[in-house]
Amino acid sequence: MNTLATVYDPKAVEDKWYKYWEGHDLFKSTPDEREPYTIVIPPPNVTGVLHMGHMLNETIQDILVRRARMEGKNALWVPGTDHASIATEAKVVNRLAQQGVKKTDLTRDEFLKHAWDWTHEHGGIILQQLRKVGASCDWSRTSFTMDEVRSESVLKVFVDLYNKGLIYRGVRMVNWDPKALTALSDEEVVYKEEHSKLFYLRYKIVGEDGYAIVATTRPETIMGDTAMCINPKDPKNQHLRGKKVIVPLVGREIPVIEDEYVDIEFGTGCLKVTPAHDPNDYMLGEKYNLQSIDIFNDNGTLSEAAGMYVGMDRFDVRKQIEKDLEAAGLLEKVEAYENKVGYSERTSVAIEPKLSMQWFLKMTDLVKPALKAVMEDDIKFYPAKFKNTYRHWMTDTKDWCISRQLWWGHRIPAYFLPQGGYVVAESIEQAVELARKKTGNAALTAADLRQDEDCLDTWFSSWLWPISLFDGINKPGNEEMKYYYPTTDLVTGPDIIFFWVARMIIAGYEYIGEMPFKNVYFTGIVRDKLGRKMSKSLGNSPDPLELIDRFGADGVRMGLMLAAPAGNDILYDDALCEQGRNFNNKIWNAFRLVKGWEVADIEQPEHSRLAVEWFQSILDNTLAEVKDLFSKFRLSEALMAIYRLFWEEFSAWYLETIKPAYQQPIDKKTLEATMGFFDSLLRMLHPFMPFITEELWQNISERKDGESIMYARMPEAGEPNAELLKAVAEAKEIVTGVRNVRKSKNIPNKEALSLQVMGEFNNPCKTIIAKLAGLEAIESVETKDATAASFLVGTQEFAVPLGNNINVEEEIAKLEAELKYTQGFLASVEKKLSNERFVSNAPEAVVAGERKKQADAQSKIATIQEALAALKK
RNA sequence: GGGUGAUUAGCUCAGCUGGUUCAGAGCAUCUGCCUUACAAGCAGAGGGUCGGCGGUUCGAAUCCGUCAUCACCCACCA
Repeated sequence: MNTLATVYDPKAVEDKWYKYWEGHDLFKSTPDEREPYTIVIPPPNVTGVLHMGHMLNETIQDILVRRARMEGKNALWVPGTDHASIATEAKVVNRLAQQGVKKTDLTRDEFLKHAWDWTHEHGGIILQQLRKVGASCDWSRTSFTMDEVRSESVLKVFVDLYNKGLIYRGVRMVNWDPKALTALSDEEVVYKEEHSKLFYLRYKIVGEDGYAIVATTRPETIMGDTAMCINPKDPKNQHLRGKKVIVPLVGREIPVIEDEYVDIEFGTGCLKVTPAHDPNDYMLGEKYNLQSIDIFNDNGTLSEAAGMYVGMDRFDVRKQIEKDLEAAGLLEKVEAYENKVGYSERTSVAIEPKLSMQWFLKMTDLVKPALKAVMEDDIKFYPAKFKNTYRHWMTDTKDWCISRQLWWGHRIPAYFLPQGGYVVAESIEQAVELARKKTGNAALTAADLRQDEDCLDTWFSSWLWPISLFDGINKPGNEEMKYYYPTTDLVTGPDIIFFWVARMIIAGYEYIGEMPFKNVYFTGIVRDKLGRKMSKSLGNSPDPLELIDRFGADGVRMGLMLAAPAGNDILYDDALCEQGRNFNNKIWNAFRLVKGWEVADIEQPEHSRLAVEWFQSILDNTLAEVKDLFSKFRLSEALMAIYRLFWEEFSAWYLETIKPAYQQPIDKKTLEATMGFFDSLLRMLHPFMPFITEELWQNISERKDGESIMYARMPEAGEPNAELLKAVAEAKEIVTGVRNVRKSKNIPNKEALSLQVMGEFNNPCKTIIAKLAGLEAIESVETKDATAASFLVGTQEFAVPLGNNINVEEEIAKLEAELKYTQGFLASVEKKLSNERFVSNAPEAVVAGERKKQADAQSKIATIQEALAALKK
């Protein structure tokens, strides 16, 4: 009777519809008179591949943008990728190394050629993968942080900030990555708790026999010691005042200085000062004008300046020097010690604090409007708890180290002059011009200038993303900027709140004078079901594409969304996707059922008429609920509401009610209403499950080429019929009551029963009850059959006559248990009501509620007692 | 060392400014069904003294205090 398979096969439809959408330009957006809705993608690394975090994040964005589209907005989702300076460079360096080529053997241009090759080879993979997910991005706008428009924007902004005096160059203690050989920003350093050792070293006091003992975790830095520091208030170290001590093994005499910075309680209260290799020591060095000896090479090996262990790796030296100190009798003791060590976020090697010349952006003033916007909810965070995190960071923001000693990135547009000094300009031509002006030497040419070798931090381009995507830096106030900016929602992980979110807000206010987005939705982290982060080494990270292959894109999308309230980590389990897949199958089969009916010119049965009216009401309710949930970004709850609407209300109750008997036709009115409901349900589901909904929507009726559910309007909620909803709720309870009787007595569904109602029965849904419970009659009676099984709904008793199938003992026991329970309940209500303070203090409505409970309980008790009396006769 | 958030059925979570529901959902579990849309299913059922203690209140999962456990963020104690 119908040709659809009994199991839904996503593979057969997903690619088809994606091509259809793309082929008909359905993702495209250009400014028009409609209200805009805009999302810019958090650009994934250009050479990255899709992981579960992306899967979650992109699904959420797609849901939002698809829903907006169906609300009639001009919805745009701009895709793109990030050049990911340090990460990509590291990958290229690795590949070259495998081919036996060292980066240092190549010129900058040669290296960049390799990097671009790599980018073209691997770039775009992730964009293809996004299509499998169903992402409705406007691909014609695909951008890259290093494409022409974005690069120009970056240079322009750098020059502008420099001219405003916000960018400066200077020697500072920075986080040095000895593997990538570059400086990092503070945000790129990850601290890890570690079991290490605390070494107590003996520094001989000059002119005395004794030693001063210094506790340190880094004995390999003693070659850089240029002072020892004590706290002037430390009673136990007073004897060291004004003395000199000798650095162990090194033999150098260094002064003992005094500063209250030193913690008296830590170790012995003596601190070794190594200004070149510790931020605090650097501070002391500046304060007391100490010599600074940089004992490390850039790659973390010991330099000539160390004078010992030259060329050895810092960690090897630590092991070796322990032995050597021991042998020289200069090691007092070694204790186990817990401390935190900073690691490079990208290369995972221990950071080395290093003095070096870098470019910085002053943050103090830039941060102010950005902080205000979030604290005052001009920009809303979901969930709001991240406002605290944001405020914390934004109130004490250190200057941003924006230079990196890398080649893959935007090269810093600073040009050094032959006679010293430099100019900052957007192009070499401008630089020459500036240089001539600055030096008064009109003969200067480009060849005389030497551009800074460093490139910019990746985030220095991504912070402009919502602006640069619309070319708002190069062409301020252009049409697209006016229309799309500020964008609407940003969806991202809380791990990049400082790296990216905060800085975009800063750039937005600095360059456009306006927020970059109105709402930020923070997703959680996808973990495995044991709560562990997904990682390659644990092998607990499923490949999203493989999951899509197994469960269908819609199934995976739904699985993730079911478990993902904003900001909550999601514990991934295949069972989630299974649930998603099962739901797809449910929808598919409901469609098969409806599609298989024959229509006939027959009267609409009463139960169908009622069911149609009832389902319309519950649909209206859910539409309103879902709309509200979306406005609060409670997407998983919205999905759950639709899920239950479809499965429980529509499939289990509505369809079962209107379903004609086997091979019987359905009336036209009911069928049309049902198709209408199906259409509405598909629309509600489409943002979550785009493929199956398109497939079925196209099947509901003939569609024109290019027509799509993507642009079908989201139904508006009407006014529900509250009374009917209540009546059906009661009807369901009665049906369940009868089904329970059937089950406990083992009465098959086919065997018709009749139902007796004690007293008047006003529920309008008798026909529905009769159909669903398999009843041939419902009658009001004064006294029920002696051999009936009874149950209560509310305060009313219902009975199913069973002939001699009844077990009187059992019935009595059941009723007595219920009686006892109800009496207990009544007692507690009455206790409350007899408390005068409750009656006088509680609001009237609450007291009235309690009175109602009391009356209901009393009437219920009476009903039960009558029933018992009848049974015991 | 600071800060933030969490602790509600076996699991994942709702429960808004205390009271119309003697605590809700999904999944899982148990029981009975291969009933001609769907066993990736149908019908039914069980399951929590809302982390502990104390307080405010006529009344607290909901407010306050405290303790415990967990998670995350920030911080230059070598």
